[in-house]
Amino acid sequence: MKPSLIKKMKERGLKITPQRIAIIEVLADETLFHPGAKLIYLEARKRVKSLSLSTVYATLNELCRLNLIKMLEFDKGENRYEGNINPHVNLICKSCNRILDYNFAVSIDPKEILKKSRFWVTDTRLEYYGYCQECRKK
Amino acid sequence: MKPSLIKKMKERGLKITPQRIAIIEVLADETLFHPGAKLIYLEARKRVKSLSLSTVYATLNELCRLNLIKMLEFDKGENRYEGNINPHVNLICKSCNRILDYNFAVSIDPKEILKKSRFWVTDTRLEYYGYCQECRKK
DNA sequence: TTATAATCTGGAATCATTCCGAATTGTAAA
DNA sequence: TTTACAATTCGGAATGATTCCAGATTATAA
Repeated sequence: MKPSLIKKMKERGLKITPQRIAIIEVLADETLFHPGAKLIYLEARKRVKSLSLSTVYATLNELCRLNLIKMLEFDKGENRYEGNINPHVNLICKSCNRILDYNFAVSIDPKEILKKSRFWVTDTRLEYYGYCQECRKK
Repeated sequence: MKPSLIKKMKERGLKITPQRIAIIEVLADETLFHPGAKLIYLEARKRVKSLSLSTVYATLNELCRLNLIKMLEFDKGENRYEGNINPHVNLICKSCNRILDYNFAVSIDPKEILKKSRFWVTDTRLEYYGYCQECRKK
């Protein structure tokens, strides 16, 4: 993920700075589940100690603008960011806030929506809330 | 919508106040599209002039807690509230922020998700972003 | 090596929402 | 109808994530 992201950023004229590399590395770290800005900030700061929170937000916004990552907006708590930009359902645990990806065959056809509601779909947000395996045990 | 909502509120022990009636009337007004707290506040205030914004939030939270209305959380801009609690897709216009309902036959089976991902689904949020008919004309 | 536009920084500002404590009121029971 | 009290209301302060800003720094191309 990291090399291809950097390549795409260069192609689109973004400069590759140590701050941005650190942020991308955190996003590519699969042990972190869809991290929020604050966690990204804390982790990336381990690599670039001068990093500011403003820069984290600015970088994440740029990457979203270019559709290189996806932002999941929440009102309670912070937004979350994910590198998987293929259409999929996010399974969000209401107990531990973990977010799992669930890949599925899309069944709601944008063309049908355009026909019925005259609405042109550009992107989707599909979320199922509930409880993950570990939290159900408790 | 209004009488059944009030009935359900009484059943669950909520008191029926002029403020709450005004808020429900705004929610039931179909000419308003999925209003936010501020719009609800401004409209309901026409009926109960002493109404405070805190009360609007408190009431909306109570109604959500009892699953009588549904809250759509957004980070940019305010949350939006809707009386239609049947599963459906929200078509959200990125230009004018209007929200349309799109009813569809659910195809992603919660049981299948439980089997594959061991995740127990309790509720859903399905949003398609894009542009509505009127905004596409421009 | 230089020029410059992009980026970074940190503190202030924003804005929706929540919190709080005191005043008011709906409701059930007397 | 009156009483009692828990629920509700109010408004101002607090919260917290995000954005804005203006000056300092830096990646990159020539």
